[in-house]
Amino acid sequence: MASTRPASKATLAADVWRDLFAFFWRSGSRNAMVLVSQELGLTPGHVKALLELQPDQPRPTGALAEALHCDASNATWLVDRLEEGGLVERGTVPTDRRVKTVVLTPLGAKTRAEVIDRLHEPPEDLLAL
Amino acid sequence: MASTRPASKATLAADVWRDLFAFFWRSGSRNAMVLVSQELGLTPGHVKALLELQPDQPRPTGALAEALHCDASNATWLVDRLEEGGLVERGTVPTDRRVKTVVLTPLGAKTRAEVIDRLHEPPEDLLAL
DNA sequence: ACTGATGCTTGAAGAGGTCAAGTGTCGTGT
DNA sequence: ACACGACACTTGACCTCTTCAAGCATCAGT
Repeated sequence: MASTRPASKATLAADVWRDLFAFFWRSGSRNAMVLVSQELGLTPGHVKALLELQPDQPRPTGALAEALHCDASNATWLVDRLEEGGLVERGTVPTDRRVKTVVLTPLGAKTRAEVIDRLHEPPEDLLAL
Repeated sequence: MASTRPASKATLAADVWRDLFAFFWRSGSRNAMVLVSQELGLTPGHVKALLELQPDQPRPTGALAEALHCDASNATWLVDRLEEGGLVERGTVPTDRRVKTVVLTPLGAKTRAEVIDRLHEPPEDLLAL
């Protein structure tokens, strides 16, 4: 395990990263998102969207799309379904009536907190250290 | 950051995990897989499949499906497309002619190595330590 | 050899995501 | 003030990925 003396700072960082990444991969965390989504009856896309929103902090749809690295229309669709579920609400910003903002409802904030709890929950192998 | 004295081993592990997870999340590694996939003209599913295969080590389709937490038919489809691209080849195991094995071709092994390189590549903020 | 179970494949259907066009609003130059 | 292009979001058609249900070939037990 990375017992070779690193030639430089960069290679050290690379080594650390590689080990860290391998641990993440093997620990099953790669699809933790998918599992959590299924448990809560959401899709991975919705969960990612929830995580991008912070309570009491409205955000334009476009910013959401950019953060999610997806199309603006997809962001619209995601927000539609989240709104149907009562997790978010749309709003407008007075300075520019083109933009529609998205903000978490109390239920949305609760759900988001639950998602975060579940993602942080299982260290599994980490307990064995 | 986690300056509180942990009450137990479990809470320590939870703290470490939470910080680690937050770092992963903020570092942009959450969608590294998607980006790498796009760069190589593959889908995330195909990349995951490649990573589950080890060079010169044939693996039954079913085992692949289980590792990927997906349907067997989906595994078949993934292997079909990988085979079209010349990244894998199908084979049979003499002891049981029902199972079809999947093994990396030289090109597949090369592509897999490239994927791993790119995934391990960007520590970004890690260099700042 | 017959029967049930297993492993993979095929086809139809569903969900998630992108692309192109449409609507309403803003900023700017005239 | 008004017309023009640019911008933000929405809508609809379309495509890919994934799953579900059924089918075929093979194996193991009786």
